[in-house]
This record gives sequence, structure tokens and C-alpha cells, in this order.
Amino acid sequence: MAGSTYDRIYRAVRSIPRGRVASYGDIARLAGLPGRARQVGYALAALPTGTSVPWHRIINHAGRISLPPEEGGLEQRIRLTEEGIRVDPGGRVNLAEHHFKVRRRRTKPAR
DNA sequence: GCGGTGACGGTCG
DNA sequence: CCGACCGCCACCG
Repeated sequence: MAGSTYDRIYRAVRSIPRGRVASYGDIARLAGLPGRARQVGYALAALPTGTSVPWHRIINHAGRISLPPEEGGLEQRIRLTEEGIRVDPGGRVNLAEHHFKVRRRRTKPAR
């Protein structure tokens, strides 16, 4: 069924435009699964090689690549760089410049 | 059916 | 800035 959790997650990931990144939590929200960021990572881990899903645009909320270099983190870094996204030596991405807008203000912006 | 595990997130010290 | 803790829930043995 197209309504499976994984399909929703993959669809949300596909919605991230080139040159932008989003966190696992952001994807969970876009997929209508708030608070289930772990499942996003799990779903991405299940992707087959050569998938058209842009998994490399997903990073953790610390703004860093969450995947060990040997496990694909290096590839992710290369792909991001090819999209014009700068990745620091420590694996950090400049969120202020590339974060895909998904964040919301908390209820009542205090004002 | 139970318990451990994990490409996470938010908070606290 | 960073590590430790806890909460979250699907997958697997």
C-alpha cells in the first residue's frame, strides 16, 4: 500500500530539493509522523543501492552527517559537495544556508 | 509475544 | 561544544 510508513518517508525525502538538506526529524514531520525520527533513519537504511531517493540530503539535528564514513558517510559527503553544499571537516553542514525550511515556531512566538 | 537495537531528537549538566 | 539520559517506535531474533 502506498500508505505504508516507509513510503511516506521516502516521499518526504524526495520532496527535498537539490542543494538543500533536512533532518530526520524534519522528514518525520513532513511524512506526518512527528517524533519518529528513528524510523526515518531505519527506513533509509533499508534503501537499496542505486535508489532514486535522495537519502544523502538527510542529516541529524546537530547539522552533521550521522552515518559513519565507512557505512556511506563518505559518499554522502561527496554527494552533498557535488550539490554545492559545503561540508566541514567534522561533517557539519551550514544549516543557515542549506536547511530546507520545515521548522515551525512553537505555539505562540511569545509576542 | 518479549526484549534488544538503532542513518534520531530534546533537554540537562 | 559535547556527552549522557530518556523517550519514541518499527524491525529482528
